[in-house]
Amino acid sequence: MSGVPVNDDVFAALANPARREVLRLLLEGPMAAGELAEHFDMRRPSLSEHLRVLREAGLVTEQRAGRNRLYSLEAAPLEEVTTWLHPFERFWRTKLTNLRDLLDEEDL
Amino acid sequence: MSGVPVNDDVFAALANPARREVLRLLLEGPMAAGELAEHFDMRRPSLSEHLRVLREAGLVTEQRAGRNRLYSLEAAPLEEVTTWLHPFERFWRTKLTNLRDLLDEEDL
DNA sequence: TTGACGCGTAGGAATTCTCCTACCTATCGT
DNA sequence: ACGATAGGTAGGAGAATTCCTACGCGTCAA
Repeated sequence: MSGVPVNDDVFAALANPARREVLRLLLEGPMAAGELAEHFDMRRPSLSEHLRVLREAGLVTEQRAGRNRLYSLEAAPLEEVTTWLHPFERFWRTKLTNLRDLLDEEDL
Repeated sequence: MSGVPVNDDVFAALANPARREVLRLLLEGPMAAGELAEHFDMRRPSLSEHLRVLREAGLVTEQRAGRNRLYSLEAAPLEEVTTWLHPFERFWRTKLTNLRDLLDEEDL
């Protein structure tokens, strides 16, 4: 139905602010589940569930290190979000109504 | 908590595939609610609800034309999604490990 | 004015989400 | 081996999501 293949799980994962914040925290580098949890006002099992959602969306990977579990960012699935977003870009830049936008459109 | 202000409603609106498809359809131009509905395998009240969600997220506007209601794309709120996505971009391009990515990073 | 049409709202059922409190497993230090 | 620590799973409550049917309101055409 849509032109670009999209993974529903990725968009669904981003719908929750806590999960978005996890991804932002992982921008700084891998982090243990417990350290991640310190940044949130929720119990650890709840965060653990969010981490599962992120894992199933392919947005993080888990790596066991002793009794810790290090989570790492896997940003690749986010690329399809920007791919999906791309056709809309010229619309929010329409306000500028510059020639470059029109040219970009033609190039597609 | 996060550096960039984000509108939860926009991410939540994009979580549903039907709503994403509505936005894609509106890329072609304004469309009446009924015509939009023809593209979906659901009853009109259900789509009407999706349109309400999109309206409240600021992603579409409604304009009455006789007994029709024309919906138009308002892409501007999507810009903050790409803004949010931007810090992740270099991570999915890391696989290329090219110099440009590193330079881009330094420039931020 | 009357009937058909376009489309939203009301209300409800089924499902999913998001949080919680237990609880279990595995690992580390002593 | 034993207690403490890290962190997942189980199960459940409450809220939100997503669909439905029924209905109401405004508009158009005759």
